[in-house]
Amino acid sequence: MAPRKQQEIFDATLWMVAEKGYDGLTVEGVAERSGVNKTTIYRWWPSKAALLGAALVESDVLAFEPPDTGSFRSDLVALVEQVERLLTEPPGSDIAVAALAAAVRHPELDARRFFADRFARERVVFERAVRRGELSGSADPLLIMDLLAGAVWMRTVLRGMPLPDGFAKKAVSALLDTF
Amino acid sequence: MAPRKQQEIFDATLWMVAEKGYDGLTVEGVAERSGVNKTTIYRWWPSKAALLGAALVESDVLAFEPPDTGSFRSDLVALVEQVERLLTEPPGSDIAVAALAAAVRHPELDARRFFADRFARERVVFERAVRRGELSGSADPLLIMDLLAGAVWMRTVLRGMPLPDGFAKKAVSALLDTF
Amino acid sequence: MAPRKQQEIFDATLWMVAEKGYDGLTVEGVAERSGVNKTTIYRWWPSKAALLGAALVESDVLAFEPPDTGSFRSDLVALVEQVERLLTEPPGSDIAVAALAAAVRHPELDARRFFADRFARERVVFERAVRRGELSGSADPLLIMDLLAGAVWMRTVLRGMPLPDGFAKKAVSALLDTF
Amino acid sequence: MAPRKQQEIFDATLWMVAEKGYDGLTVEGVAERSGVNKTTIYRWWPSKAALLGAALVESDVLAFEPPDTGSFRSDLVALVEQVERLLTEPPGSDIAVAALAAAVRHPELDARRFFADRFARERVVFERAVRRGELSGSADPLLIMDLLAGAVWMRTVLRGMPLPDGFAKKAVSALLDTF
DNA sequence: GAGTAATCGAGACGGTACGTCGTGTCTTGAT
DNA sequence: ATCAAGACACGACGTACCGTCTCGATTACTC
Repeated sequence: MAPRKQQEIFDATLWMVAEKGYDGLTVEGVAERSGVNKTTIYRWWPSKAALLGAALVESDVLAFEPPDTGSFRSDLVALVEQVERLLTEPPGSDIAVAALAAAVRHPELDARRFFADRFARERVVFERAVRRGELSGSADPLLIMDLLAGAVWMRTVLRGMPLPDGFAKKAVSALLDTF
Repeated sequence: MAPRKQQEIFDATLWMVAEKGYDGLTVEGVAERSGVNKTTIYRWWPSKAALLGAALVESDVLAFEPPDTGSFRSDLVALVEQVERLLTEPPGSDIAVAALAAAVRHPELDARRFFADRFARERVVFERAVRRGELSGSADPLLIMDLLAGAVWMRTVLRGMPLPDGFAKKAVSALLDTF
Repeated sequence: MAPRKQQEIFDATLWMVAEKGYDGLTVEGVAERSGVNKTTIYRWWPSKAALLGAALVESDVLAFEPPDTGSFRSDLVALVEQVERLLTEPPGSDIAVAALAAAVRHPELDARRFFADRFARERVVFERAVRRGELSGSADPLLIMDLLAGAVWMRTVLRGMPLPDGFAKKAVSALLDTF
Repeated sequence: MAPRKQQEIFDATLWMVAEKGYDGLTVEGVAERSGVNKTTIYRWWPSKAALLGAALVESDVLAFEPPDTGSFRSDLVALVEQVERLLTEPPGSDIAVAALAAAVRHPELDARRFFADRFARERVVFERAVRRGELSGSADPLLIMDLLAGAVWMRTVLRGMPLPDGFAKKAVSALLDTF
């Protein structure tokens, strides 16, 4: 089941969070902007966070296609670059940063689901690498992704610093090569 | 200059973020709990974020001592474990997670300063390692810390997953050893 | 359109002006006393003055019936006595005095309307007198009412003095008889 | 005893009540405008109303010289015209209207004193008239003044109407001549 | 094509907190 | 002795959204 103007509602939601941040996102605003009554929104989503969560999942702002470049190393670089893009290029970045930072305090927003989905698709890169013999079967893909993606989050979102050129390559190299 | 009951105000503030999260933190609540009038708080801090920022700086929840175990590897493990502790052990963790997640959305809160301070102190571990010949002078300490600390943030805060035993050791190993 | 508890709101409003005067009348107080939320009051009336104005119009504190005693002189005396009563007998007097004094400062409250309404009804006394030949058609009813009613206002409200017995009769006599 | 900058304080008070009305008059504003600390004002006058009262008494806005034209009738006309001027000509009118209307709810403002002072000086007109044989000794001067001055108040302040030309003369005539 | 659910718009409402303004009190230190 | 400076508790302001509710009015599916 879905409200008749679901698409308009999601659009308004994403536009609003991108424009004014998570705190500036209001159900009332979304209702007005999407030509829907506030009640209708509450009929379908229990909270602002849930609404945003649904909008994010349904939207393609966070869409993501795992790379398949032929080599494990360059696949990894591509993965990191995708995270970079997500966190830095507007409007996706505003949405991602605002929404996911907010997710911390709002389990309903279900950041978990987003990250789990994403990891499920990133995983194939590792499976291919194992199949190709580029990676030991005992390697821990989740750990590797946490290290790499986490580095991008740290640098951009938490430290609020710009990413230097070649960050992805350097990060992957720090992992795969010996110091 | 400082309000007469600054300490009570800060205590109430930190207690309240820990208890109810950043969104549940209200100036009115802090005022009531600290036996101070709302106006007094507004006289000194322009916003909720600024108040929390000041309370954090003044508190020791985020205090941190860089390890010196004798070897680079175990220093790194210790550093990671400190991040783990910060993000998982109450009551600090509630405050840290709430505050830092909030900081992302509120520049006035200035998460940058916290992370910069922290890195300045983490850096000595790398300098010692270089001096001891355990680490090449061309290594990038900031990148390494971003990878390691970022992994902890990813796993605990963003993925909302518990940290497995030996996470710190595994993370450091993934970095320092070849796959 | 009207709020569901309009009557309670008006009652609370009038009670509060009578009790504490115009300055002591607060929207918050009215809200509490009428079991309504503050926002509801603001939804319907833009200001304290507007609220009081509406409450007055709806109430019968200021209600008034023109006398018809048979003679012009005693009609006039009766009119003056009605003004006396309005300005001195509780609880109406508290409301009337507070409200009308407030009206002077707050055009939205529109004292003009009250006085114009009242005069329109007082006028019939003069018309009857002219018809009966007791009063010249060239007499100025508004001026006469201003002199008489104004005297009561002066004495009671502005001078803050009690009205002596027979005040109405003396005032009318001062007007109609030669010195 | 008097504060050192009493004159500045009174000036600021009168200017402010003329400019913004009684409600817009604030002790804080007066303090700022007169270059005095709020505390100083409270040291000398217990309330806003008392301050305004003192300022009015001390000022010459309400100053008043009883006429002495030679005849009772024209003295009366002159008296009424003085009331007219007080209530209609700025800036005195703003002050008078705002302040005296406010006096209703604020006995401390002591409108009584103002009216009593004024009447004491108006009285001489009546005494002269009695001495000259123009007025019976049994006439009630207070009643006459209440009728005349009250009419001006009614018309201008309460009815909010402009005074027609010759109002004073007509009012006096209504009183002194038979209909 | 009519009947019956599901869905919706409109908007009033109680409620919490906001951030601001003015009140009147108080303490400290300077003149 | 008088004052400026300014912190403070307090009460109220008027506003913004929250999430809930009732009431018709539309839809749109089903028979």
